[in-house]
Amino acid sequence: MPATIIDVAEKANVSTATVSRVLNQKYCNIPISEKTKSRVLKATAELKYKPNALARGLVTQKTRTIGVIIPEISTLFYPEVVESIENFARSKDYHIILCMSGDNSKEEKKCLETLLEKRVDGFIISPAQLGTPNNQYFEELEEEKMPLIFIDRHIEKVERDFIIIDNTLGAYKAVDYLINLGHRRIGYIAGPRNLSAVQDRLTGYRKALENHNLRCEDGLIKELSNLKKEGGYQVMKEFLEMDNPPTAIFAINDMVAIGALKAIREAKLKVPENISLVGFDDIELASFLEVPLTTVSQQQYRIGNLATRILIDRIEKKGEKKPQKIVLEPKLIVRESCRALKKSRKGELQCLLER
Amino acid sequence: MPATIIDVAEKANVSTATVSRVLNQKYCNIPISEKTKSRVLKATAELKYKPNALARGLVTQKTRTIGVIIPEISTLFYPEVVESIENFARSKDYHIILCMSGDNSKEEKKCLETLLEKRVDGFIISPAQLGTPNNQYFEELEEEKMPLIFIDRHIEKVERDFIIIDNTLGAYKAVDYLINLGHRRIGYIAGPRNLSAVQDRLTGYRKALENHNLRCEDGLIKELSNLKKEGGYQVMKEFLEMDNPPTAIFAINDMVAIGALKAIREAKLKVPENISLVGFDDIELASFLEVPLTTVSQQQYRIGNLATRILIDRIEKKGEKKPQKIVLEPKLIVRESCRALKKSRKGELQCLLER
DNA sequence: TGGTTTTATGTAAAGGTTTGCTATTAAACA
DNA sequence: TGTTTAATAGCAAACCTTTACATAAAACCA
Repeated sequence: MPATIIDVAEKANVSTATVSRVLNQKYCNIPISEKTKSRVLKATAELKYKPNALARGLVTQKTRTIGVIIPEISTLFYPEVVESIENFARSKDYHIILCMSGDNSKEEKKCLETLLEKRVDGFIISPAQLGTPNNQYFEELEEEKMPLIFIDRHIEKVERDFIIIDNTLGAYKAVDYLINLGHRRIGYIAGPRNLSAVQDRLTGYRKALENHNLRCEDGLIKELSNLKKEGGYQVMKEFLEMDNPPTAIFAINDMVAIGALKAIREAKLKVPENISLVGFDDIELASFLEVPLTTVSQQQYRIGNLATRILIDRIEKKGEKKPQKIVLEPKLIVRESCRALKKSRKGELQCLLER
Repeated sequence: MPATIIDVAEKANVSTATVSRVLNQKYCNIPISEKTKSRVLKATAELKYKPNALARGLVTQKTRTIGVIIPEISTLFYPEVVESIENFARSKDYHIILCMSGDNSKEEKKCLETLLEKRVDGFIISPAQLGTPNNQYFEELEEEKMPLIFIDRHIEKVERDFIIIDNTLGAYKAVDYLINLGHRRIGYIAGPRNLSAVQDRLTGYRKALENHNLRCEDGLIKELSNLKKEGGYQVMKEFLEMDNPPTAIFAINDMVAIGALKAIREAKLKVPENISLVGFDDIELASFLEVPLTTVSQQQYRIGNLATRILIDRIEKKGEKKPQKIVLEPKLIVRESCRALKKSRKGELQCLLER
């Protein structure tokens, strides 16, 4: 139904090759006379001709389309990442096909396969961590020289581009900060242990304690089965019921911290007066909570932007040959949710809890 | 480089037609002997053959791809909508290309054009409201019978499918609720007037007042240039500086309400004791704030799911001929941010402010 | 003026499928 | 046994571009 290049060629009385050249002139530099050029342009406009990207892709072997696979868009962090990916991609005349794996490897593999059928030029993937990982699949893509960059998470054994933040360092900074404020009993609300970010942050937590010659008590680490605020709420309640509750909490992310905050509020305690609290992510809302939240920033926009830039360079064969392994440095954003531990604090908290 | 159907045909010693039939058997019902079928399947697996969707699309005139154009994904509301679109689409073997217009008609038009070149099967659009609207363009798409459904916002003069919520009713419900609690001076923190949702909610606000024979004071309506929390904070401060500040606030959305909440908190006032507050959207966080927020729910998941269903039916030529105009009923979610106005309230607030 | 280079355009192959039509074979039937 | 029908499978056109190669005309040079 829509006009084809043949229609345009007939109308302008030239060959299809000429039409194609006029339309792609910016890219090639074959000379065309002004006369034919304007004839072609006129015909194109009159027929409202739109090149068929499928046919073009078939011959050029390029689709100017990037496959983006993430666990889900509705959890914070990803919207910003995807927005910066899309914005940068579009500025370079690329589009993104967005797929969600639900953090499930099986779904992820399906996504990979259908996107491969659609002949995307490359992938940006935040790999799923539930189920059997698709390592083998990623390696096959490597052999086929399909450009691919991991974001936020990466797979140890797969030698490909990735860009993540240093989760260990982020957690270290947070916990070190708390220790320097005088806290000794620091609770850690962790996430599911199969997530690498969770593991790494645990390492950072431990390192910080070690560095200050503090013992890491198992009772102060509580694992969540997901990263949602409801879990933070629940676990914080458990902390508060302990005989000797922690004086500070490091939460695996800001949403969990928000859940914890609710539990603390309900116990008639205050942040930071009674308990210090640090989150992770620096979501937009963090500064607008009842207590502006001290947290660790992940630089979502930077990640999306940089990843897309690297990927497109790969696609267009510019830049480095070797896999680029980028580890961004997380920043501790100090707001008002932490306070130095007073000498008397321990007793004071105890007393408040007993009321 | 990747194997083609010809490679498979040679390896299995059959024609390409046969290979194609084996692979698409579910859709057609031409009989194929078990023997050849298994030969073909074996060859397909050995060569890791993946059909080229470009070539297929070229002949079938279908890409199983939907173009999704929204203002931006990083503002709340859209992540949930996009997630439900993607999930439903993928369950039907469709993919989505996600584009952001930045709420700018010019960019939106560019998106439309390139997606048209990519031959998407249909569009889901939340149309931009900045700049000259693309009405004409949408009408051209209509003539070409390109399936399209508007979500969240729609364009009056364009006769196409849409699915929105009744913003007027939503605002009405919120304000009516406040009036019934005894409030008479109700502030409205509005958004930019060029957004239809903002206009509609203003209408709802006015209607509710009228219905109770209350006068609509201009001084109680303050316009924001965007829908962000910073604006809510700023404007709420202005309200609190008035000689006779409102006793209740209806905010254009939850983020703005969160901003307002901060301003109220900083003025040492309390919600709902001193001021009642209602938001709009029911974002995930609303129930986890220091004061669980009473708000109006938009049913994001429902919108995305339904829109995609309708669009795919259109693409596959099922269902209604006439444009479907769906207006969802918003729900008032009552939490704890509002309280009945006591007789003495006015004086009390005044006194608090004077401290 | 004849030969060479430059400029402008056309021809046709290639890219990888699907599918209407045709051809072959085998089975069923009379 | 001859004919019809059903079951399989192949042929080749069509989908719409891009681009290497060929060609023709014009411009240049000696």
